[in-house]
Amino acid sequence: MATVERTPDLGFLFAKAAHSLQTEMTARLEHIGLMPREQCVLSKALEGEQTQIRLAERCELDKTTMVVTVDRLEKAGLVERRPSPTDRRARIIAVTEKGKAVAEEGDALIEGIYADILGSLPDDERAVFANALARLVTDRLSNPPTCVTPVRRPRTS
Amino acid sequence: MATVERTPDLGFLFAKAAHSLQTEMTARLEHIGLMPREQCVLSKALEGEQTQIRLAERCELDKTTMVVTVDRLEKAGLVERRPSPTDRRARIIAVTEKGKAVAEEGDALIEGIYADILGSLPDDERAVFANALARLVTDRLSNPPTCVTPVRRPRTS
DNA sequence: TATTGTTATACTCTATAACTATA
DNA sequence: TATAGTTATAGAGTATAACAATA
Repeated sequence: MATVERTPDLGFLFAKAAHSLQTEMTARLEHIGLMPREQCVLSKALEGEQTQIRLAERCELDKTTMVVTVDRLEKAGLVERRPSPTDRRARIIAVTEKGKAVAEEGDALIEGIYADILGSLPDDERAVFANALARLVTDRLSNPPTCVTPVRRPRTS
Repeated sequence: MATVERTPDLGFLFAKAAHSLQTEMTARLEHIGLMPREQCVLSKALEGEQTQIRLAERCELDKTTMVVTVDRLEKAGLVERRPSPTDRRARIIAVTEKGKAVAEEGDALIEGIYADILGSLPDDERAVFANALARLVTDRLSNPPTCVTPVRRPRTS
């Protein structure tokens, strides 16, 4: 006897998944003294020396949020602000040796979580799920309609 | 030649999906004068008359959040607070005729969005994706570890 | 003593605006 | 005039505590 097919509550599922994952990442990153946003910035900064603005764009953060994030990273000795040789307004975010170590630790930690989550799915569903999720975000769920009271983004990503 | 398999950025994908969907729901519900949280409460209230506390539990809302939500719904004439016949502390949330109409409109609207989103996936991926997402939330992503600075939930769900 | 509903409040975080110094 | 970085502030919203009425 077939069960009644109900449309799954995507709003609830996405919200729950995002919140749980964010919580797990936050908890694990606490052990190495990073907040998820700092981990994101640090990791991106490691890929190549860039200005704050460039980093903010790549992390999809407001430039004012980037200021406080870099403040913290700098205070922790993980990055340095260096004057740009070509633009005296701009500052290059350079990752220190210590920052490099922490960033790599954080990257591995996050990758481990992702791998473990995907690993919890049956082998034959894993790739389909990952591809479908990526496609939804890229296609159907890109450019949502604007609303009068914009939905605030939760912290980090 | 096989492309390098990178672990997809689940944190980014879930956050983006949740935010985009929330934005889309907010935009569409604005047309019928509801916020997503109100729609959720109204819809659950329609399933049977319950106390505020019970409704709050089912919507996973704080009871103080429920107060302001019911305030708004009541002011809009969509629900009424009635004294519980069995517990003089409690109040039963009764949906009005107008509220019933709006709730059904909202339900249909949300269901339509979900169906459209799932419909954007290839036929052979749809069920796998929905099942995998539901399983992740139910299993691997339930009970995330607690962290020192708890991750705030964005509004609604 | 615990619970329902309410009110008040603290606190965090996002978003915006304004300012400086350069370009 | 526009942009990089900074600072300050407004505003929204969550979470918490405290209270009154009742169990």
